[in-house]
Order: sequence, then structure tokens, then C-alpha cells
Amino acid sequence: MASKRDEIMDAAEVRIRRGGYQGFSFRDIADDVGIKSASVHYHFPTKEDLAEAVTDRYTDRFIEMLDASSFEDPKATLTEGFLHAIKTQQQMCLCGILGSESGILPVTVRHKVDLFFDRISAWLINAMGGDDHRTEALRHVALLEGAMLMARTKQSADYFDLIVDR
Amino acid sequence: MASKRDEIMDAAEVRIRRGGYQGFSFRDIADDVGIKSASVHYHFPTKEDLAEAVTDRYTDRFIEMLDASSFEDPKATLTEGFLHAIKTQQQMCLCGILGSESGILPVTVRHKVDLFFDRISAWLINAMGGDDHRTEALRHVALLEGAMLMARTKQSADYFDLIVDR
DNA sequence: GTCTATAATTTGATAGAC
DNA sequence: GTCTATCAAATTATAGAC
Repeated sequence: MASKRDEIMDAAEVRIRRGGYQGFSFRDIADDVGIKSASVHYHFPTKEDLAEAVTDRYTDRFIEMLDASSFEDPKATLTEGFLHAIKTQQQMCLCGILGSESGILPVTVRHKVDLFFDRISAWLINAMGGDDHRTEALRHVALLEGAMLMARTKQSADYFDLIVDR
Repeated sequence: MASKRDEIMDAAEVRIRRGGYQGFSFRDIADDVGIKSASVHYHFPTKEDLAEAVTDRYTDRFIEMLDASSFEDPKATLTEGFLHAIKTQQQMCLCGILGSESGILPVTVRHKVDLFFDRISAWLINAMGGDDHRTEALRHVALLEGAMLMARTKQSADYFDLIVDR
């Protein structure tokens, strides 16, 4: 079973993807995992620390999932990754919501979000065959983030399909 | 010159586009326009009221700007609208950031954001020649929102051009 | 590791004087 | 319309006991 540290990160991920960096408090997280907020601070001294750790883990998982794929249709693979997030969890991409909040995000967290986009962009560019596909790859990432954002607004995961038109 | 009510809405728009619904307080706005927070409540009883009014105004202005355009290249016209926002103000689309926060937004505000996407989508579909272009239009709106989000993360307006590749 | 207790600040909102 | 004053609640974070 998961360590308390992991449980805290799980709860934080869900909360951030629902309401962003300012959309959760240490008390929310504490209630979610059944401890007190002071105990959350034991695992993650500051809110910034927690958000950084969650963003890193999210990015690593995303890349792992992509690397585990068949590679046959890279754009479709990335689309499936996003689709999973919105279909099964009705949630925004963690870095999508954090990225939109860039203006008030601690710089360290913003840098982690930046890294997410760099890494998945690099994965797609590479999987598509190299730098000639750079623009097409970036456009696809942007399309998926935008479609997620709009589907979240509509509270309809199906709207994501409609926009992306797989 | 602008009424105090307009000044409050101006300040709120800037603050929301920087940090979202939870990213501003009535005291922030009061300081911005040089009054006290109680006076802001006189013009807008609740935070929800203020956000609704700002979103409505933003949508109306956006549509007005689109309608004033030449119509020759509808997709390019919409792109220019988004470009203006990020280039001159280094700001996220108001409804982009609010939409990503959908999970914790007051329902009334979320409905206003939803209306923004419906109205600009309808404008683009119509300008492109009707319902045959629905998917292409929705994809373009999503692309622009996603590109803005990524450009904001990079703190680089030029990145928007790179992605959209006009 | 988790707790109680608490500090210092901020928040959305209201009452009532001018 | 704007102010002072204030409220009740929530927030991030720390100190120190167990």
C-alpha cells in the first residue's frame, strides 16, 4: 500500500487538477488523507514543495506511459494519454491548469510546468521523426490542452472527442 | 473618463487573467483603483457578481472585435484577437484561465465562460461558411487556447507564434 | 510521524456613519 | 458612494509534546 507521502501527493494532484494551485489548502489535503495539516507540513514543508513534487511525479508518469506505448501513431498516443485523464477522472491536465495560472505561481513550480511541456513536446517531436515535425508536434500539444480546457468548461468529456476529432 | 464601476472591472480583468478567480481579492481590486474594499462591494455585492460581469464584458468585446473585422480569413482574424491579448498585455485569455478552473468556479461564472466558447465558436463556424466547418473551427479555438497556455508558461509571447505558426 | 496549540495574515462580507 | 470598523472563517506555517 501507498506511503503517507504518496497519499498526500495523490490528494494534492486531484485537488490541483480540480482547482489549481490556489484551489487547495493543507487542511483540505489533511482531511483527504486523515491526518492533521501540521503532519502534512512534516512531509512537505511548504505548499511550493508539495506542488513541485506533484508536478515532477506527474511529468515522469506521463513520459513513462508514452515510452511504454507502441509508437505506431505518436500523435494518437499522446491524445490517448490526455483522453484517459479527462474521461476516467473528469480532470484537467495538471500542467494545463498550473500553466494557465503562471502569473501567480511560485517560479520554482512554473519551471516544473515548463519542463513538462518541454518533455512531452520533445517526446512527440522525436517519435514523429525529428525536428522537421516540431511545429506540427507543438500544435498537437496545444490542441490537446485547449480541448481539455474547453471540455472542462462544458463539464463534458465527450466534447474533448468532438474537438480533437480522432 | 471611465466610471468607478468600469475601473473596478478593468482591475478585476487584469487580476483574473493573471491568477484566475482565486487569484484576486476585493482588497487587491480596491488598492488598484484607490478605494476601500467595502466600496467595491457597493458596486458588486459578491465576488461572483464581479466575475460574471467581467466575463460578460470580455465576451461582448471579443465578439465586437470579430464582427468589426474584414472576414476575409476568419481563422486568422481569431488568431489576431488572441495574439493581441498575449502580445500587448502578456496575459492569458480570461475564459481560458477561468475555464481551466471550472472545478471550483461558482456555477454562474462557469456558465458565462461556457457562453464565451459557444459564441466565439459560433462566430467562427459561421464566418467559415457554416456547419460543415464545425470541427475545424472548434479545433482552431482549442489550438489558440492551448498555445496561449503554453506561451504563458514559457513567459514568452513569441512562443505563441511558434506554436500557431501563422 | 503525528498531534495540539497557536501565531500572523488574509479573505469575503456586513453594519452603519457621513 | 465611500468610509471606518468589524466579523467569522480560512490560510500558511511553526513550536513543542508525545
